[in-house]
Amino acid sequence: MNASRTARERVRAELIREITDVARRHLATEGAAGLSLRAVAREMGMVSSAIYRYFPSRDDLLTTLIIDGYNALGEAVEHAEAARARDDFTGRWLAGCRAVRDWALAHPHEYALLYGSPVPGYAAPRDTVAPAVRATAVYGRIVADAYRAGRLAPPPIFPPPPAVLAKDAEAVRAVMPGVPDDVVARAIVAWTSLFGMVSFEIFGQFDNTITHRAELFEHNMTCLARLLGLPD
Amino acid sequence: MNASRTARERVRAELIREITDVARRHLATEGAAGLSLRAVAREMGMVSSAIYRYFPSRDDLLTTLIIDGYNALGEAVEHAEAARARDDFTGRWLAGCRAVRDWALAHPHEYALLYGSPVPGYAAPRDTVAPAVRATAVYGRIVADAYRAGRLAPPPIFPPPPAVLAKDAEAVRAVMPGVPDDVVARAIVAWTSLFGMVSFEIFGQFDNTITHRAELFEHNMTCLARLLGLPD
DNA sequence: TGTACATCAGTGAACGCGCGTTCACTGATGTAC
DNA sequence: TGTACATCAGTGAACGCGCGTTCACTGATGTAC
Repeated sequence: MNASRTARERVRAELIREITDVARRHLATEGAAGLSLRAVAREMGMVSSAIYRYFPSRDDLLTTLIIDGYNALGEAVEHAEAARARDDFTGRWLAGCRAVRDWALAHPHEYALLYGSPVPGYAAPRDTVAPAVRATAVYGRIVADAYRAGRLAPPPIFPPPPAVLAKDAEAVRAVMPGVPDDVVARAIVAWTSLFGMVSFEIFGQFDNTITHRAELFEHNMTCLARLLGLPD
Repeated sequence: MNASRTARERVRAELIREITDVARRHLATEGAAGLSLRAVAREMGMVSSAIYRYFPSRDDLLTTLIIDGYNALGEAVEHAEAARARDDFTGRWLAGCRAVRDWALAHPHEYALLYGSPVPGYAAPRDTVAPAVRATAVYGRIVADAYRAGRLAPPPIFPPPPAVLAKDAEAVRAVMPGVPDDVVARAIVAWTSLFGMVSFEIFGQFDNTITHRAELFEHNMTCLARLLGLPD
């Protein structure tokens, strides 16, 4: 009855997991545009049409990969950040940054899927929004916590943001409650810079130039911490 | 003789230009992975094999597009920067930043080709290296000029770079002669941040969050100028 | 100036491949009485 | 506990498509004497 129904459903869930695993591996060798249902089916020893019992279309498989990717990255960031003392704000920031970089290095094609060029012809559905925010939310909490604790003292060398940005700052404050506009603006600089740095490394912009990438990353993230106003 | 030879060659050059133009337009609708020689030939009213008179393979066409892209971006940055007074270092930096963003907004798929996820199965040949450096070289000149003029005073809030980065700094100094290591390191932060910012905007990371993108960009680039140590 | 030859552009057919998706079907697994 | 029926997983063939690249070819355009 219920037990047997769940038995069937368990097999089903297991197969869905296996399909996404194979697809993820294909992503890593062929890229998002080259991800093919037929190739996945072939590797699973299934006929290509059998995949349609589990995913209604190729785009749905892609969506699942994207959601899984955001969740994996978010989880990695959450774990790394959680291991630091709550009042070690700089440590929390650096741990989060390293988690992003490490995850990207370990899963370059998934990173490309999330933060690289959009896949042509694919439009991400709403389901991807919530997982996408996970990593950002961790980051926002660090900034907000530091600010609330009075440990965030942005150096006065940075100009105040123009008034027109107040609306956008309001939206960003969803993950960063209670933080003033100028800090929000600088938080965006730091956050985008982190991904700029990781993307340059993952996408090959540092090839033939930068060799000590971990050290450069560490240094840059420390500079960004100062820009944010985090303590030494 | 020579006149007629150049006549034929002129037609040839014109056709090469036309093919790349069509290819560029296809890039903008299908993305790099979807760029197809057959589609280009079709649009040109040619049979697909005729393209091979002009490009030995699809990858060569891609390479041409990449080189053209880097050159177009480099030229845009050069022009924008050249329009500023030589001693207006902050203005030169901001003009260069805006040129990058404007070009990327006008040519999002070409930008993706240059700074987005690598095209699977495509390896960029050496010919792309020199054009790729063009925009960076402009930027390096600004930093070096400002430093030489004594107008670059990095605020002391940033930590010194670790010694191990000296070798990499040496390589970067090829476009930034005479600049000390700590400034080189921060220059890399600013440069990667610029592209992080542009990539976030072009690749859709700001969707549903940031609406005043030009203003945010302006503010962030100004913050980065301060991080570099450029004057107000 | 005219003729014989070489070069080049473009054709059309073919090779061999892969793709997403649909559909009627066979069996096996579960459900209800 | 046994039987009739419903649900679901997976098959295999097919549709219609597009791709990069090769190759022998026809004509036109240029070159050399």
